[in-house]
Amino acid sequence: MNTNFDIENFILDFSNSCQKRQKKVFGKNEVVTTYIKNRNQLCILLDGNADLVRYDLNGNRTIVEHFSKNALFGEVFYTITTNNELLVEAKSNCTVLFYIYDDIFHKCRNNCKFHQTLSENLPQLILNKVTDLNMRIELLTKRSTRDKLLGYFSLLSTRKLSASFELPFSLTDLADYLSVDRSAMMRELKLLKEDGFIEKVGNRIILLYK
Amino acid sequence: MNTNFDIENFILDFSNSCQKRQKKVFGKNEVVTTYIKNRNQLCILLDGNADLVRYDLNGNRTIVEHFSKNALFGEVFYTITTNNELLVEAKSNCTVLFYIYDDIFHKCRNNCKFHQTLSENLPQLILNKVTDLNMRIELLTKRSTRDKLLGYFSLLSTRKLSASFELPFSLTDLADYLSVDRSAMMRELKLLKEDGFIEKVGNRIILLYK
DNA sequence: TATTTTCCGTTGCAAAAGCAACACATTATG
DNA sequence: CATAATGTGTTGCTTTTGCAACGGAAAATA
Repeated sequence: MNTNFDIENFILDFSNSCQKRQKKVFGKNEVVTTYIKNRNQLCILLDGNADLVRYDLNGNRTIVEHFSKNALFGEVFYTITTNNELLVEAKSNCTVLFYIYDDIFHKCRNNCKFHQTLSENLPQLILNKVTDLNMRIELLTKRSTRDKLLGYFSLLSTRKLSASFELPFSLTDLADYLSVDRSAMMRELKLLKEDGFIEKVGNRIILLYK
Repeated sequence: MNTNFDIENFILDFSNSCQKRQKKVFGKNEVVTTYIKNRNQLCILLDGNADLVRYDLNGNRTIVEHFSKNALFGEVFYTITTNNELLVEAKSNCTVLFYIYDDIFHKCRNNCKFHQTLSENLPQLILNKVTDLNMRIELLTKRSTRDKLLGYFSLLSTRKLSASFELPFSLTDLADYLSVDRSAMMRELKLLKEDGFIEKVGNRIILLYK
């Protein structure tokens, strides 16, 4: 978009150089962190996949965000208002850096380059997050399950620059991500196939329209 | 939350001091800006109210965001993927500052303090935007119209620190904001009254539960 | 490899939400 | 002030979605 800071190389270069952070490894299904008010926590996912999940009072599970390599997350991006639990769950083995957000703007003892570079590039990183969230909002504001599915597929297709792509979710999780009932989503998926909008081979979707 | 930069005083102090920006005034219902790819535009709403509105192919109108005093907006926060039109519409008289995002990180000719302060505080400002968007996502992921309404009311109530508050929208616009059908929303609103969850006097809602 | 757990695919039925239409109130505007 | 435009409130009907339940496939685990 703009000054395209290369977070991947940056992290490779500096991920071992700074004192003021913790690096931890998680196995599949482990809880990476819980969003707790005023924790002031910012995390970077160095490797793996994880979901930010909310459980509401009716027992509904929602995948609020899906994180892959280099994603930023943490309670610092969230105003905790409700009593809903917000957890980050590892979907595969994950390596995660933990920071206290305010620390990023203070020099650390070693005056380390990691901190300096991170704080310089933070606006860009957070901006990327904003654009992700806006895409998510665009999906969620679609009125029907069909439009949500097609919108999501078209997004994945654009990202991969191909009409054919793998779903990063199980179908159960996809329903929780689109915030719809799983069986209703399965029904709609069947109709999309019957109506010639998509083909589905295992975990792979092929978009047939436009 | 963190270093709580006071954007209001900052803007008061500096809004007239910088060359590299445009300041414009808009009347009600005028189009403030259109989101166009690579425009690299960041705007600050100095005064008034405005909505970011999307019209989709089915003719549905969605209020994507609602902006009030001191809000940040602009295409720089958005990856334009679809063909949907994204417009910012003034809901009252508005005063708006326009920037090119990349310029904010370059010193302007006068080496002005506005720029300097803005770029220092930009992470915080964008972070505030992230938390807003996350709240919006929390609303949109609620499964029923009832939960969306109650969630939104509870949000307004928390902000005003009072069980009684004014809606910043007409009911028609509220439906477009919650992404539900207006008549269905009206029906649910009636049920909420009948079930003793809320009272409604003109534009004012009183939350009666909890 | 046997067994448990998770996921997929499906269905009947109930509930919720959308659509279309209308009357009336309120607010802008010539 | 008269008239137009917009917003509110309501309803009957249709469509979509959610819920609950189940059998079988696939994957994880002992």
